[in-house]
Amino acid sequence: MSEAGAIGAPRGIRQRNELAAMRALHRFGRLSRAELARILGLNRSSSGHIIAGLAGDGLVREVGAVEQARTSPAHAGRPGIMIELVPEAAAFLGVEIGVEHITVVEIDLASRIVARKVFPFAGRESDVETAVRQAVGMAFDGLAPARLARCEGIGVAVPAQMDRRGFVRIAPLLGWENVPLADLVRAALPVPMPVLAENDANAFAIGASHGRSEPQSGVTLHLVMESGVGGGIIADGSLFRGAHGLAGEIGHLRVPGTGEPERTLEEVLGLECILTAYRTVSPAAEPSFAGFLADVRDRVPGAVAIAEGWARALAFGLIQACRIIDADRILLGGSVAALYPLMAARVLHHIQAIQEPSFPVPAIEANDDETVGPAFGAACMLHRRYLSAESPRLADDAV
Amino acid sequence: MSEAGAIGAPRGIRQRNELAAMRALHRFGRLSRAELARILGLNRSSSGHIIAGLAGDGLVREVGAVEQARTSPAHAGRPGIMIELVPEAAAFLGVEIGVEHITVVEIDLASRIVARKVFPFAGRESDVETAVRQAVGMAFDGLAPARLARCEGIGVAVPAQMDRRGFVRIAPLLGWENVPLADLVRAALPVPMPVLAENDANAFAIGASHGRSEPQSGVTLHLVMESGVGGGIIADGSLFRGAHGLAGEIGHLRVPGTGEPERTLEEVLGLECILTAYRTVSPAAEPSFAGFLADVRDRVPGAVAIAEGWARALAFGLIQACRIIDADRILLGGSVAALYPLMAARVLHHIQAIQEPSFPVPAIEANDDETVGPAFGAACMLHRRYLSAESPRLADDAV
DNA sequence: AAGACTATGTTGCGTCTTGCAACAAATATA
DNA sequence: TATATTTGTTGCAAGACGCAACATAGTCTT
Repeated sequence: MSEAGAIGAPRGIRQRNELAAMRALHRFGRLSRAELARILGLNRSSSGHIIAGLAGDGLVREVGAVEQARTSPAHAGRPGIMIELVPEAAAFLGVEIGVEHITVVEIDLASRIVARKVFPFAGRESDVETAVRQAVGMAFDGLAPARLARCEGIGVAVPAQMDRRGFVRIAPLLGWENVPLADLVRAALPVPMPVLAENDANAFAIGASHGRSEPQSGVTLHLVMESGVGGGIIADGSLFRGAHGLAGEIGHLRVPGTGEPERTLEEVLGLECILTAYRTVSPAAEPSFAGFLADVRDRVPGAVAIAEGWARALAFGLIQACRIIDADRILLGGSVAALYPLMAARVLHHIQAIQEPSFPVPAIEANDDETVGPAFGAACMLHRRYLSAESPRLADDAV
Repeated sequence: MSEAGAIGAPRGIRQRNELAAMRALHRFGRLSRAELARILGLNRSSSGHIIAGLAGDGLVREVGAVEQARTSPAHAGRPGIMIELVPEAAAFLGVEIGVEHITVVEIDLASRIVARKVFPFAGRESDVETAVRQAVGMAFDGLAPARLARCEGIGVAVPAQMDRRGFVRIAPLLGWENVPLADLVRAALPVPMPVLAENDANAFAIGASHGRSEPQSGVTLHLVMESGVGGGIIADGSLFRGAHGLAGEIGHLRVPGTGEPERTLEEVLGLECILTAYRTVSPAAEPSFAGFLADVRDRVPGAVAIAEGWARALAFGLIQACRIIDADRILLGGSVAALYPLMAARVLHHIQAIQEPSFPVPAIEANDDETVGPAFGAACMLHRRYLSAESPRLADDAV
């Protein structure tokens, strides 16, 4: 109700400005008070007061004189004292419940990964309660007591359709339906803390765009290609969920020339499809995706033909998507993304063949950082939340 | 630079809260001070001060006691004094430069249409300078001096790819390329004022979603179906432009089963395509779209067959789009939209046939208000701007 | 019909935050 | 060495909001 853009009491202003300062420090890493003042559009004196307040709460600190030397201003005038976030001041957990694994990530206030663990998990055979219990247990298992006290929330990423409140409508890969996932997680926590749940592709998108060097403007389509193909859209730095959290689910696009009715993109791009096709041409007893990649790299004709079909379908899907969301950047994730670097030229060729020339061609990249995945993104969701207006600190003060 | 979420001086706070109050009054029409305070999350006393300030500027007023009676609170306690925007306090102009017409709209501070005029225009044969001169001339022609003094900006809608600053990259239907449209308009104005330019489909989307009863949450895909087919996306109340302002351009989707390479949706759904097909089956000397509609209504087989193909293509396009942006509502505009009510059942049938059952089906409506179009939307862009933080009032104070 | 009840609008006061200007500090440059 | 430039700090003033109390104007109860 109060979210109509109005601004409350002086205390609220300070609260917001402190959060804006922390967001700036997260984006830029290190800033002097004067730089911060310019970025925030505030006076230097106000900036100083805000930093003093945050330092009093142990959230930021002046960097040591030793490290300070690193920064070379080439600058006249008194050099500024650099300020940075105190990484240990907070912890955020992220969990991905996948079909075969549960991944757990812990990040700090600087949104850097502190710990990351992967456990095997039989997603298809486990019920929700078991999955939640195991996931939460693994997340908190190795967490030091000091970190637990600082833990400001946990995020859960699941291959599911879910609403903003973490209610799962349906998760075909896990066999879930109408499950209040966030509530179940909340009930399983050792300590009360904020809980957010999100579709795994959306979580990946958040994680991949949360870093400090990521561009804040423009539209990036993030794809996760595993057995299935999911997608998430980041527009001007924030997630575009769509009306039901399904935005970017490019895997269910129809691909022409694949029978009647047409097959979906997921059925053409996914790991299953590639391996099925690869089995018919590979002499190996147990064809693997790694073997397929090697064959493509070695220009084995059968594998190359499969990859060529994959490239054409990918190009088609990306172009259809770009006609609708007008992305200027596409980031490919998931294990199948490793095929892209080998086929980049073919994909671009097809894009230019399909697309009308007046339309811009998006930049396409394959994600090369293993640790950036849905679990990391789920943790980033809480990191982001902490640094935005809905922060628990704000709510506490309001009481 | 200062747009990092930071909040400045007390004066800035008041400024923002006054704008938030005006937005609330625009959305809800009439509010008492106490209601406003609840909506804005402020104290009643602050609300009173804000209203006093706005009333002093002549932007809001208490509604007359006569009209007041209309509202039936069924409410214990002292009834509130209703406040409303003063419509005459500001004027905003909107111009649509189309292929065949120039449309001019004037709206007031309540975003209601004060005047609307349509002029024939030979878009294909006119150069940019002529078009701009004529459009601006028509916009200001009938404007009373008192209104001119209150005019807070002009918006221009054009069938073109353009960036946020109103630079046209290409406008195939008008033969324009690399034209600084907003700058040209600015130079042609009789009085300096803010100028915004936008793609016509995006402008339509803004106009159709700007009314007070429009839902602020959810995602709506707006289609404009004329000779071409354009689209604009409104997500949670604001326009989703994409990286280059091309988001929602559903007309360039590829439609399977229409030859090799596939034809675009625009080539299948547009007026041209329908009329071309209709000519081959109609005995009329000069087949018109109105005649086509009548034939469809009368179940003339040839026309029905054409409409059936149209319905199938529309269903395909909408479903592809929904897989990517996850819209929960689709609003069809442009003259071809009149075909939809006749074919709604067929379109829904095809949607349910194509789409996997686990996905939600969006609500589809045809726009029935003639006056809501790109020109109105262009005016709404400035109305919205006036009621948001970039308002010129703010800038003036900052000087 | 009269009083109780309830919600609204107003007013004075206190708290808080920001901006401004001046000053001390620290470094580059002439 | 002296100057210029930028930074961080410190009083001071202005402004905005919240709070509490009060007058007001309806509805509801007895």
